[in-house]
Amino acid sequence: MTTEEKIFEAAFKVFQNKGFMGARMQEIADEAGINKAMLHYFFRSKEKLFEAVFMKAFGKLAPQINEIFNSDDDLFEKIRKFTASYITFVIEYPFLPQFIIQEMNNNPDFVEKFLKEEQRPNPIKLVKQIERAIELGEIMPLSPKQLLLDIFSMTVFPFAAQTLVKGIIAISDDEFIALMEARKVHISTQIINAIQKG
Amino acid sequence: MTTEEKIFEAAFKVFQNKGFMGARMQEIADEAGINKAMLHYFFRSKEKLFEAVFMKAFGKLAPQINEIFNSDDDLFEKIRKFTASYITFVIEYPFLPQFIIQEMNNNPDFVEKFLKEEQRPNPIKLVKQIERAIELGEIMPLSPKQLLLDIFSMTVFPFAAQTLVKGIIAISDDEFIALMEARKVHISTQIINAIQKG
DNA sequence: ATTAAGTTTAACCATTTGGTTAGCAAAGGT
DNA sequence: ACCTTTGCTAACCAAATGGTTAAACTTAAT
Repeated sequence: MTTEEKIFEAAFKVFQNKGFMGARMQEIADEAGINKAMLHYFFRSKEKLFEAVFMKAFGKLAPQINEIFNSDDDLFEKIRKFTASYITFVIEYPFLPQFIIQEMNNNPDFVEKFLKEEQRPNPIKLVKQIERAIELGEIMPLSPKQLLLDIFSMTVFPFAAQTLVKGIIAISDDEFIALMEARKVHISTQIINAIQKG
Repeated sequence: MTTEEKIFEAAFKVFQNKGFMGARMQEIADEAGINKAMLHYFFRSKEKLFEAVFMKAFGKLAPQINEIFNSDDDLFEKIRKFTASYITFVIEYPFLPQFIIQEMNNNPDFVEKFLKEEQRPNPIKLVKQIERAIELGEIMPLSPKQLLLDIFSMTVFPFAAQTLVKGIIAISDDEFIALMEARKVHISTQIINAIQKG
């Protein structure tokens, strides 16, 4: 593994645990097992290093989301696939959602930056699909944006608010993962139950 | 307004915007229009000041949640009341959820601290109520914890991930509030549709 | 008027922090 | 062999930061 990769992994870890403000360059260097000056040698500054880490983190999520947003599946099938594959993915990177959400909240200008990216999640196709399903009478009439929010909320929130959730419903890390596994099918079942006619 | 109150309000504001790590004592002092030494005079340290602010913030939310958790209403009525009153409340303090979630994630030991509080949100009564409704055949069989998560997710997530949400579905602050207003009834409708039999 | 307690300020301190510099060592091209 | 580039380190620096101190001011009780 190259030094640059070591730095990247270490930075990813530390930024995720401490956030941009809480992270210390020295800690990242220690974690990578290298000299602090190397951080500045490869990445010019803390900001630049963070930006690289953040964009890569987001870059892992975005295409995954987009692929499903824009697939040619049936609406119900899309919902099933999205919840299942998103949760599968996030169980592997359990701190990604809270990291992304936190840094975006603390740094709203970031939003603009990455919204210009090609790979940004773009829900317009899905929104249109929802509208058509309503017209065709396949589902109850509702606001597509609300439905989108429903899907995202149910899927992402438990990970984003992990510590709080585990605390309030009093479960261990293992139980949490089991609950999320079960949630893969639970969410789509709930949503489809709620919106389908008849 | 006493100096102590001024400090408290200023600290609330700054901690909410910057988080514990990002907040600067000097900024809090400036915001309160007082000398930095006063912060240490009234609250011994940054940690103590933060703890006071955080506990008060949480103390605003917790009783509100608990009141509905433990009311004697019918299950459906409870869900309706919870989503509506929670959203009404949070529209007034839009940064509370992300603040609480963020600091808990960055500081997991905090969870233990406040879980010992009397006023902590305790869902056991609601869980039992869900179980009874299933036995009586009023709703479809499902995991009460999943249902709890559904309700919380749909209600809290849009506020917790505010910046991201506004960015992705491309809406202004005003449109966001309008969407949340509509959401008061949308959420309970969706959930009740999903779980009720027949 | 005096005292004692609480409140406020400016100056100060030690430590931490992001960042820089100068120099070394290895590699590679000529 | 010589030079240039690249990777790397130890020592250093200026600024920022949480926290302290000693003195001044205010208020109310005696």
